[in-house]
Amino acid sequence: MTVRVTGRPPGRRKVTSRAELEQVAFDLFWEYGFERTTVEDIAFAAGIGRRTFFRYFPSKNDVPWGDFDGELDRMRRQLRAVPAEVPLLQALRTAVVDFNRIAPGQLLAHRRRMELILRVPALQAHSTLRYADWRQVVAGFVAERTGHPAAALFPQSVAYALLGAAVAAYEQWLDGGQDDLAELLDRSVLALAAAFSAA
Amino acid sequence: MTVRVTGRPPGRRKVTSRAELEQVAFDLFWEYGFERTTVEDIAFAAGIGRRTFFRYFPSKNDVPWGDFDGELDRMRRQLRAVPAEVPLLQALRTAVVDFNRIAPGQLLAHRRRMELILRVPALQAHSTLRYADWRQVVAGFVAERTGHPAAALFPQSVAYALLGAAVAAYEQWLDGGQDDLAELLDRSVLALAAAFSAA
DNA sequence: CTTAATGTGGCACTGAGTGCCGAGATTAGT
DNA sequence: ACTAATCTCGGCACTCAGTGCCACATTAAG
Repeated sequence: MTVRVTGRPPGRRKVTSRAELEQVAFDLFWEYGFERTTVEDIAFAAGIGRRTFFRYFPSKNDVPWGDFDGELDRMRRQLRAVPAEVPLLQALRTAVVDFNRIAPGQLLAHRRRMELILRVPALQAHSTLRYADWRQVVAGFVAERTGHPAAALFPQSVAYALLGAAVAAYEQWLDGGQDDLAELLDRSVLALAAAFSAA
Repeated sequence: MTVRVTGRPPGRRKVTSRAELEQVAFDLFWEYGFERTTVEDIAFAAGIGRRTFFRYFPSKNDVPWGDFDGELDRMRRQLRAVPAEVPLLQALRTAVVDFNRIAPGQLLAHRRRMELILRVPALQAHSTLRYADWRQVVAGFVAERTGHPAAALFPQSVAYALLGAAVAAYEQWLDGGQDDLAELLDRSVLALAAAFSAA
């Protein structure tokens, strides 16, 4: 077996990238709305064939998600780095807040992205499928901490609840009453603590 | 203006009902799977036109939901009937458990229904849209109790979390390790209490 | 019988997503 | 160079969900 050192792989080069395609699509979504932008519109604007679009994104619904899998990796690493002394709840609070820390320059883009994901019905529905992976990251961490299997009720329940808190916070953020996303996320998790502590 | 006392409205009678159509569809889903059953298949099996199917259900995804809106009304009434002395958390626990109390004769049907809703990706995605109403019922109750607006962070966050707990419990139930749905639901809510109480 | 109200379902269309396949592009090896 | 191997591209044709339009059927009431 030959080891490839520097070389690019053989074969025709990709004609575009997910990021570029995403940018083109976002512009169209912003101008005409998600529903009224067809895949053909996006492909045409990007100068590729409709068929090729589906080689970059499995569906139109996946466009707003950017490199979500990469973000999940980041979150996994961050969670692994949390010292064992940190209590579970605090670790989760920090994780949610950190995961959603956005560079100031990308705030507007992120807001638009989340507006699509959480407000367009088709995308709102689709989000459940993408967020499943997020939940599994959280459930895995909780499982590690508590000794439960990741698929057990406790980790799953906590993961679902935490996701819920995060989404609720995002919706407030999008509604515009409060600009500080990090604070909203934190308050949302603390709201659960308040509501569910009187066992 | 004439008051209609007993009479049926004029016009052609409906040729079937949601319930009957649902039954026909369920049989097909069970035999061939949800994805491989087309709307045309259902319509044909029910002896109606494809176009007519969409007068009974807004989408194929809505078939498994039965009379969910009616169920929500029931839940609303139950929550309204909860005495003010009952603490919030306990009221929510009871509400979730009661809402999902199924007559023994319909257990199998309910299981299959939930298997569809929670395991078929398209339906899992769609569930987010249907469960939004459920969340609003819960949020409304929490808002009433706490004096927050229903759209505020606290009620929304609690509603999201409670839904999450319920879904997590259902997944365990479907996985089959534990048959007692009510107990799973209760334990799931208590899991949140345990995880989020260490504020 | 006429009228008004209501349900039915065929037709044609849009748009997402997919399998197939030939054509284009690029690298490594001779 | 030439060739083989390896990718990517994108057209074509197809399936299926969902929708607007519209003619037609059915029924209660005057």
